[in-house]
Amino acid sequence: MGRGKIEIKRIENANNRVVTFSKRRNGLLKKAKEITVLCDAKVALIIFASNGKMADYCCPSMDLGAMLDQYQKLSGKKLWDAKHENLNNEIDRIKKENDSLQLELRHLKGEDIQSLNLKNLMAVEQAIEHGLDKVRDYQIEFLVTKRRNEKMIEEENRQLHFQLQQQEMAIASNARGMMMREHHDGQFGYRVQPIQPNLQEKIMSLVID
Amino acid sequence: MGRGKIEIKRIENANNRVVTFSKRRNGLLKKAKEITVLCDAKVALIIFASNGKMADYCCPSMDLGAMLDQYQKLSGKKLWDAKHENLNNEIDRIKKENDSLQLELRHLKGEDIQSLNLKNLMAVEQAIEHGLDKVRDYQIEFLVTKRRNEKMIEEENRQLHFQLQQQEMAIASNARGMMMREHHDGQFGYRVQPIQPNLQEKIMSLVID
DNA sequence: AACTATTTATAAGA
DNA sequence: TTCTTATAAATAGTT
Repeated sequence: MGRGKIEIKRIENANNRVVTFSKRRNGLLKKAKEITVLCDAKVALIIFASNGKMADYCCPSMDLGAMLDQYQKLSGKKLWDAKHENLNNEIDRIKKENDSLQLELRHLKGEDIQSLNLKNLMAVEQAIEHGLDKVRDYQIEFLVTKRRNEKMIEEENRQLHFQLQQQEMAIASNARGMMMREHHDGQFGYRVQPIQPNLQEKIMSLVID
Repeated sequence: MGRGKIEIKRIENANNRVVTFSKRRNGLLKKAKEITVLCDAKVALIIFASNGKMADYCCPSMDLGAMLDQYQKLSGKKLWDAKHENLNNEIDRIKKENDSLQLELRHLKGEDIQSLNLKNLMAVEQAIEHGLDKVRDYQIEFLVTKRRNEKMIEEENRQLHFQLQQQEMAIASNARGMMMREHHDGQFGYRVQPIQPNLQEKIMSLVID
């Protein structure tokens, strides 16, 4: 349809090819719209030019996603289902792993053990015993360390008390000397507060937390 | 383009509508193929008739999936990415659950307990102890049941041996009587095999398996 | 991008 | 549906 008939094969002249593409793309889009309106049809059309530019049309009554869902149903071909399938397989795999972990966990808690035979039952018992040993060993280590820390803090505490007492005594004797020299005017009268009255409580809370 | 000009609006006559659809669908498919060949274009076209029947075309150089991938990239619209995201979220969720199960399991096996504080450590210890109690209780129950079954089988065995012996004796005395009557022709000479020679082994294998 | 001679598509009829 | 055919529409080559 034009000045001359053309063969349906690639147009070698690049300029002609681009011009023809532009004209026919518009024609195609127009026809797609027309059949949609005239015949209640649903049409989706995507066109890429060789330069990568895209044009598309989708009937207003259905979005492209719905069109493609329908396409998959009717054609039996898979578009994204293949990708979905991979993810679904992954989910199944992890869920199974999850189930087996859950079961192992229940066994270690002494649940669902009716399904075990004696050999496995003994294996579970050994695993539990071993776990218990390790936990208890660690608890002991833990408490020993805590106790050691307590001792260190108590010792430090004792040291500080001693130093404080020494200081108080020094100040008191110093003050007495000054008072004697300065006729009891009380200018340098100190009052010392006890520090860290509840250290013991703090240590306890460290052990519990 | 036809005997008369038509307005582009829904064709009310159902028959005409179907005929026009058929003609225009073919025209659309033809033009899609032509532009593909003439202009190196990539075209995907899906058409649903109002009766649900589908026709489609996709250029040979790219499959529909690839076309749609490209479409998503260029248009920024999401077709299946949303569904993908949901599945990926699900996978993340399960993986996290998995991790926490793994950790709990390791704790019960006495592993990775350095990260626990004393309170949690004690809770773990209690859980393990409780599990151990249950497993041991069940082991005892299991063995008691097995032992009871053994006893029953042994008793039954004894009974069968006894019955067998009685029968042998009856046959033997009967045979003697016959032999005396029938001049020692040995026609009814029986030879009895012991049955279940390794019953004890079978019971053991039941207990072990 | 606009023009137009021609080809092509198709509406109506059978 | 398919075929026919008059006519509308699309478009190839040109400007």
